[in-house]
Formats: sequence, structure tokens, C-alpha cells
Amino acid sequence: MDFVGHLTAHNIKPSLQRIKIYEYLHENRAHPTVETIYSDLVDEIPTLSKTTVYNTLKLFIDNGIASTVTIEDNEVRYDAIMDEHAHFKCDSCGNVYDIEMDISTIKFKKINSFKVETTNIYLKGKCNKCLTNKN
Amino acid sequence: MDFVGHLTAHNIKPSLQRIKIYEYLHENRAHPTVETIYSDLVDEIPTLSKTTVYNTLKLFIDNGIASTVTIEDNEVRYDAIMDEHAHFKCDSCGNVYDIEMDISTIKFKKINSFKVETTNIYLKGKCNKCLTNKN
DNA sequence: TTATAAATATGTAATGATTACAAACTTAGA
DNA sequence: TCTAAGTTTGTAATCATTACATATTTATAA
Ligand SMILES: [Mn+2]
Ligand SMILES: [Mn+2]
Ligand SMILES: [Zn+2]
Ligand SMILES: [Zn+2]
Repeated sequence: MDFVGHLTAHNIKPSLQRIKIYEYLHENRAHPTVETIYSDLVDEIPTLSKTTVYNTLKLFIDNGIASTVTIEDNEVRYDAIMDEHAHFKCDSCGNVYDIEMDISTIKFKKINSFKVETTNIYLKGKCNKCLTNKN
Repeated sequence: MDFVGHLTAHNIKPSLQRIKIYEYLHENRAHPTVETIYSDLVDEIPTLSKTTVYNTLKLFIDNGIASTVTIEDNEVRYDAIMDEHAHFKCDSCGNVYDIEMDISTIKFKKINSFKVETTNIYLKGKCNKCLTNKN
């Protein structure tokens, strides 16, 4: 994938930090937090600042190439996959998984004349692996 | 509604603070934050502490009579309505509305063998009122 | 190339929400 | 009434996020 081109196409000048943060987010599908992104990238970019991570993620969101995953009330995670999908968090291992779904299949009892712009679906429970490993 | 009975039935001793906080949450369907709950109730209970509001809400959640609404990554709201329903936040006026829905109608493309325990659906956009008032 | 301005990144300080904790108060039972 | 357990309170600590000033890099023009 052409990360530089993708950033440029969304009016984001491709600085080293921006490329690396975007690349990390796109490759790492675990929906990392700012802390995780920072601590994983600071090895590769020793001068990296946590403020830059915050600023860059905000820029990505404003320009439509990333979004937040607020499945827990005490941690903000980030996602570079913009195709519509739901999220599942295992309350045993803590992993957050992508769940494929077609949001248009959701049926509301009363459709108010509200104009819906974004939809987020968050599921919680026990993942496959944790169900199996349970002795 | 019998608030004292409801608390008691969920193993919560009905202190004055607990009754008032639960009553407020149940009557006020706007999904208030801790700050809102505290500042609205401190007039009636002058000795009320914000710590008590936090402790009490945690107790309600642990005992299954309240839940959090994390539709925004920078504010935690609370809800005493435990019947399954979705939430809609108007990004114009900021109100959070309840949306009736039957969660079982959601169709996932791949049903992993994950065990889903809770489902949260968050919508954002423009509410009825804001769409009409727009000149 | 060199000078200058704009854009970007950095480090530190400030803010704000939440939690930890110890002391004060209240309640229920002996 | 006495005592212990449960509850509430106020303050301090923690932690994530933002504000802001400075430093660095990049782009542009002379
Ligand atoms: Mn995702
Ligand atoms: Mn609700
Ligand atoms: Zn798991
Ligand atoms: Zn509105």
C-alpha cells in the first residue's frame, strides 16, 4: 500500500512522523491507544513526542483517514480502517476485534427523521480463543 | 415507581444519596454526566460529595441498574434505562436521544463463535429539531 | 545558494476527570 | 448505650489530554 500517496490524497503532508504513525495504525489491527503507538514507535523514531502522536491522530481524524474506537469508557483507541465494521472487545483477554457487518441491515423500530451521519457498533463478551482456553 | 424497592431488590441499601441519584438518573432521560448529576443534586443535598456520585454510579453499574453511554471519547454519560436501546447524539445541539431497536435484528456477515454479552449502538448526526431550525 | 517565512515537531506546563485514601458520620444490632 | 460495619466526605494523587512556547524542518523567493 502507498501510504505517502494516501496521506497526500487527503491533504496531509507526509512527514516522517505522519508516515510512520499511519503505517503503524494501518498494519497493526489491534486498535492501539496513544500510549501503545508512542511506545512502539519511539524505538524507531527516538525524538518522537507524545504530543506529536496526539496531533497527528487528530489530523488523521479531521481528514477522514482514521477514527476513534471508544468501546471502553476509560481508553481511546484508534483505527485506520475506514470501511464500515463493528468492534468486539473480549473482556477476558482485552483484545479488540473487527467484525464485518453491513450497517444498513440494522432495523430501528421508529425511524425518527434524524439524519444519521455515523454509526458505531460495540460488542463485548468472550472471544473464541478465551472460550476454548477456559478450563 | 418504587425507587427504594428497586435498589433493595438489587442489593443496594437505599441511603438518601443513593435514592436521590437513582431517582435523578431515572427521571432525567438526557444521559447526564457526573458533573451534571452532582451540580443538579447539590442544591437539594448540600453535603453531597462528587466522590459519592462516582461511588454510587459504580455501585449501580456493578449491580446492574445503570450503565455508561460512551458515545463521545471525552465524556462519560450514565443511563438508568436498562431495556435494550440504541443512542443518537446530535452533533449540533449535543442532545443524546434514546432510539428504540431490537438488537437481535442485527445481521453480521461472519458470526464468529464469540460469545456476545453486551451490545452498544451509537449513532451521530443531526436531530429533528436541529434539521428544522436550520435556516 | 542564501535568506526568510510557513509548517511541523518537541518538551513542559496546565487542565480536568477519575481514583485512592483516610477521617467523619450514620446505621443497625448486641 | 456501645460497638462494628457500612456509607459519605474532603483532600491528595494519578493519569490522559490539551495548551503553549520554542526548536526544527521544509518550502519559497531573492
Ligand atoms: Mn476496527
Ligand atoms: Mn438511553
Ligand atoms: Zn479473549
Ligand atoms: Zn440537535
